[in-house]
Amino acid sequence: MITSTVEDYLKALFLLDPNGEKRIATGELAKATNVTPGSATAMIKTLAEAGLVRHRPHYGVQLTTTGRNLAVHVVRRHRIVELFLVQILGMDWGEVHDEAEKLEHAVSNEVIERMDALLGHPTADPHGDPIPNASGELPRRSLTQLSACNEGDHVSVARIHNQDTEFLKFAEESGLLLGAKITISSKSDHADSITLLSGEHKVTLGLASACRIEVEHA
Amino acid sequence: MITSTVEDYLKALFLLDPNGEKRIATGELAKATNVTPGSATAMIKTLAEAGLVRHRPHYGVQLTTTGRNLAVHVVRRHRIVELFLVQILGMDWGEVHDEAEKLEHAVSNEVIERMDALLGHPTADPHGDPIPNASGELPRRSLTQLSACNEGDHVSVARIHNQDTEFLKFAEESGLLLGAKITISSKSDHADSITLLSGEHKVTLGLASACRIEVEHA
DNA sequence: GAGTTCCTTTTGAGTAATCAAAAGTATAAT
DNA sequence: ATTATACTTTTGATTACTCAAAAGGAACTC
Repeated sequence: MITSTVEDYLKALFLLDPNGEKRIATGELAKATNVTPGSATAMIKTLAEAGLVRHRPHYGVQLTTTGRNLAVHVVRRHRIVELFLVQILGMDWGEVHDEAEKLEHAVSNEVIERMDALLGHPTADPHGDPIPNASGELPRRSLTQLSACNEGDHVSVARIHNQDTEFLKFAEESGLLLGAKITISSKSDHADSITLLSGEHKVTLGLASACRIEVEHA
Repeated sequence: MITSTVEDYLKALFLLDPNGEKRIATGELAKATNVTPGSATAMIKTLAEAGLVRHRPHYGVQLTTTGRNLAVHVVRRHRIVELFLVQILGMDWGEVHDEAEKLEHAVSNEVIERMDALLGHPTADPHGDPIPNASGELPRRSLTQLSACNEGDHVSVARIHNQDTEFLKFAEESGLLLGAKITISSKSDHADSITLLSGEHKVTLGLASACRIEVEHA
């Protein structure tokens, strides 16, 4: 049986490499799942025996097709639940991540499909993360990292990779909600920062943070 | 930390004795939680050490105030989730029990309170089971077992104790939905059965089943 | 090519739960 | 009062995880 722990490891592998092109180091997986490296090694062995990952010692680990398929459905459940919590229950986008982290292992397919229908078959969650469809396909959008934008660009906020409650609160207060139309007013690689206008807000971000925000050109 | 297994045992004890007046036998608890008697004994020991139950070997077990309080909130979560699945997601009342069985351990207080508000602070779930309020108090209704009704009584269906999907399907098809107005057309203690009229349906039930249906006198 | 460093794996031990089967206790029956 | 029955408890083993710390492997430096 697939335990919720196994689901968490699979999900972590998927999020570390959504396209299945890299090999993931044990330590990387351990960090993503908040366990010690030894625990990750043990779990990798279990996953490999179950045919959910491929593993070569001291080299790396990668999801198999079966593993990826399971993972993508965990992600689907997570993101639909998140959107549901925001749209139907009116929760704050900053607090739904942790909640969804638990619910993703408890909701049945039936419930997810009903939520999906109620929400109108959405393609992105409250942070702009794409929601895989029932067959496990990810919708594709061509987004740009905010950090890669140039002075004068007019773009709209499409995705925020940081799940940290505090960062999301800051983003909200700075008018960087999903869909917000912004203009890049200046960018300096030397100062490692980018300044933008969002409505009447003038915000300056370090490029490290700007990397975690993706935008869509108008 | 209170694991979901512990929650299940506490809930079982609460449901076996909602008023905290009986002592529960180990075997009874084992049956209710679907484990072997030995497992129940082991868990009782754990619960007693955590101060959640009182236990005297070979005598019986009973929830403490702390234990009962935890249990009643698990029941609250379960019933609100059930009602939510039926009312908001449009699921069938026969299939929500198993779903809620998993979700009751995963939903936070925050989510429950939001569901509760969305549902208009309901006092009963889709089977007529009372929903404890946020302080853990059970709403009181004076209901009668259908098996105790007499020929000619006009009553309405208020609660169905059987969580079995098949039985609920049968009840639904027989017009025994919550709130349905029925008339007792005959009752025979010898034949161990009761016959009633629900709209155009004429239904005969064994008294064993009739015990599990509670009604309200008009 | 030897050494150092960094990462991974192994080892040993612990927790929370489970079961099957042996051993023990209380009640009821003769 | 002894015995039988019925239930409860104990025992020993298993599963699915976890961690800390020891041991091992790969790669970079000099």
